[in-house]
Amino acid sequence: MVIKAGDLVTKQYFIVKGCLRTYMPDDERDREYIVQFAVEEWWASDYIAYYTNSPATLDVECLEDCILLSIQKKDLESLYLQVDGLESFFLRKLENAFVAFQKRILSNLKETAEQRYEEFIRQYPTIEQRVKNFQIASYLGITPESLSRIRKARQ
Amino acid sequence: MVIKAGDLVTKQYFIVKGCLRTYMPDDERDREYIVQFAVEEWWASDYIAYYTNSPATLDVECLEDCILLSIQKKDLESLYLQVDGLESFFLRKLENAFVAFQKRILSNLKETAEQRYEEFIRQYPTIEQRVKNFQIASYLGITPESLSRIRKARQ
DNA sequence: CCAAAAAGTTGATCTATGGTAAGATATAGC
DNA sequence: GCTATATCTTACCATAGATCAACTTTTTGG
Repeated sequence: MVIKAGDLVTKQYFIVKGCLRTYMPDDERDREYIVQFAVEEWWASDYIAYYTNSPATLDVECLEDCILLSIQKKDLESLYLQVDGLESFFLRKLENAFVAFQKRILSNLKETAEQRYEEFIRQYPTIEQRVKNFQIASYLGITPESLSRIRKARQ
Repeated sequence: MVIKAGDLVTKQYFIVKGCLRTYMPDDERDREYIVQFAVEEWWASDYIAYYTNSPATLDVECLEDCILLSIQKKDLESLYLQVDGLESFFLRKLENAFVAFQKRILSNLKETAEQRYEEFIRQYPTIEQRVKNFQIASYLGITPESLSRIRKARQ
């Protein structure tokens, strides 16, 4: 477990090796809502907590043995001043994440669970191999039972 | 109409006065999916098109008489080099938008339509006054009929 | 290898929300 | 102010996906 809900989040993590998930635990309903998966070359954190300096509401958890690099927000900010183009690099990274989130919001508005599942395996074929179906269901916002039925209907 | 699907998007817009909506038109199903509303002091554009230099997939439309300021992406980028702290300012703006989108994804995963409506009027009380109910329904991902039923049940 | 636990599947039923159509209000243009 | 149009509401029925419970398959740890 890299980040646990309630933690103060001062770091973000670069994934050298492995696969992680970021999710909101909901103890009351005994459920979890997966915000994203992350694999090699991606960055992960609870970015709400990281950007707003508030306690984490999300857990970040390794789904496999992982090698991670971490950087303190403070250190990154002072690096921005020293390394030319670094801030632009992170701006670009954030733009990409923003675009991905907006697409996901649209896909939730427009598409059925089946279409979103098709889109998921089209867009993240390697991730689909590496994570459990019930985790994909959680990412898509449906139950494992529903995903199972969708998968059956597809064959 | 500020941006129309298919346009090349090279500008973003600052709202001095008025209210806009950004939405994906779906002619086939004769529907629209509202990505966001924007009011005074906010910025608007089709940011997917703007960041990825691809043709717009979204419409941006004024819902009232508006006063807008626009800036070319190119000009903004050269201003980044001239005005100290400007890039950080836009990075911060993007962080906030990112956080808002992530919260919306989580709320779609966790909450019922009624809870999302409550959250919407709590978070955007002024916007609720300024836009039509069927547009709020579109933003929430439900039909106007469902929203009407939710509103009735609340009283 | 084998037992236990975890994950996935299936069936029966339930519920939130959608679709359609009609009627009721509100808004805008003359 | 009055008509036309847009918006909102209501009723009835349909459907996607949820829930619950049982069962099967896969994975894991000893």
